[in-house]
Amino acid sequence: MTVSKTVEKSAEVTKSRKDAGDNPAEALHLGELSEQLGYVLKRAQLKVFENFLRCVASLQLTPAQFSVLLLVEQNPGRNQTEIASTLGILRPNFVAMLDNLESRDLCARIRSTNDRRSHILVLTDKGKAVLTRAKKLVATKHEARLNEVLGAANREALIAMLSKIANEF
Amino acid sequence: MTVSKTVEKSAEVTKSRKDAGDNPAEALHLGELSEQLGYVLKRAQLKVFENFLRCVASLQLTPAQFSVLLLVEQNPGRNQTEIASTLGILRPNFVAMLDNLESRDLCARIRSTNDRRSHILVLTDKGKAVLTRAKKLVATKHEARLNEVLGAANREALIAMLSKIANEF
DNA sequence: TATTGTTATACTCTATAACTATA
DNA sequence: TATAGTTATAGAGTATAACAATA
Repeated sequence: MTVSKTVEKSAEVTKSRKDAGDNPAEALHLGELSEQLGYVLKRAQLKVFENFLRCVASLQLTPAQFSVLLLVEQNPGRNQTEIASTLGILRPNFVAMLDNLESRDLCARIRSTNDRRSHILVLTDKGKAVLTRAKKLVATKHEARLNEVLGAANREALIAMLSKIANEF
Repeated sequence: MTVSKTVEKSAEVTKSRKDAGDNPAEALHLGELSEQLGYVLKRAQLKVFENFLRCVASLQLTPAQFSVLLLVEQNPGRNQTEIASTLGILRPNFVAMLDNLESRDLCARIRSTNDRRSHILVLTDKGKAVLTRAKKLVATKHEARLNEVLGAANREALIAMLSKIANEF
C-alpha cells in the first residue's frame, strides 16, 4: 500500500507551481475528501487490518480466520451455513476457508447425527490453543496500540458508533 | 484496563438445543467479536459503501470514482501518479479507472507541456456538473441518513477518530 | 539511468448457478 | 420439493514486472 501523508496543507496552491514536476514534494489537498465518512472509514479499516496481520503474524491468522475461530468457539454445535452467514461469508466461499483451517488442524467438520447433510464445526485442541494465543497477541499488541492512539475511552466510543452503523444503517 | 476479556458465555448453551436444525431461528452469539475493532470496522464500511451507492445510484458513481473526481477538482494541474498515490491506488490500476471516467466524459487526460510523459487530469464540464450533483446527493441523502443514526456531533467525532487511525496507526 | 503511463498477469474477495446427498 | 455442502466460474480489487516514450 502507500504512504501516511499527515502533511499539513496550508493554502500554498498560490505558490508558483503551474504543472506536475514543478515541485515534486508538494502534497495534495484532500479537501472535502477528509470529511467523507466512507473514505476515512476505508483508509482506517486498511490500517487496522494491516496492524492486525502484523500483530498475529506468528500465528499466520487473517482477521477473517480469527473471526471464524472466535465464532466457532462461542457457538458450539453450529453448522457451516450458520457460522458463515453470521460473518457475512457466502457458503461457497466458506468452503476453501474451512479447508484451510482444517488442513492446519485448527478446526474440524463433524457430520451431524441429526441431519446428515450438516457439518458441525468445532475447534481442535490446537485450534483452541492457537485462538488463546491469538487473543493474547491481539490484546497486548493490537488493542494496546489502538489505545495508544485513541485512548481506551475513545476506543470504546468508536466501537459503539461503528456497531450502530453496522446494525442500523 | 484494556478489554473485557470475560465474555459471559451466558449459560443458555445448556438450553435444549443439541444440534443444528434443532431450532432454526436461534441467533448466534457474537461474543468477543462485537468488541473487535477490525470486525465492526469492516462491517460498518460495507454498510456505508452500500448506502453511498444507493444514494448516488442515479449518477452511477462508486465511492472510489467519487473520490477521484473530488481530488481532481481540488488539485488542478496534477498528473495520474499524484492523484492515484494520494488515494492509495496503484498506478497500473488507475489506468482502467480513468479510462472509464474519460469514456463517460467526466474527466480528461491532458499531455503536460512541461513533461511530456505526464498526463494532467482535469474535470470536464460534464464532470463538474456530475460532481456537483453527487455532492448534493451525498449531503442530503447519505450524510443525512448518518446523522439520523449517530447525530451530527457524533458523526464529526467518528470521522476525527477514523482519520487519526488512518494517519497514525 | 530514472520516471510516466501502460500492458500483462496473478492472487484475493466476492457473487451466482448448479451439482450431490440428504431430508 | 427443499436444504447443506460443494464445485465451477466470473467479476471486482489489488499487487508486481516489464515495456515504450520521455526526461
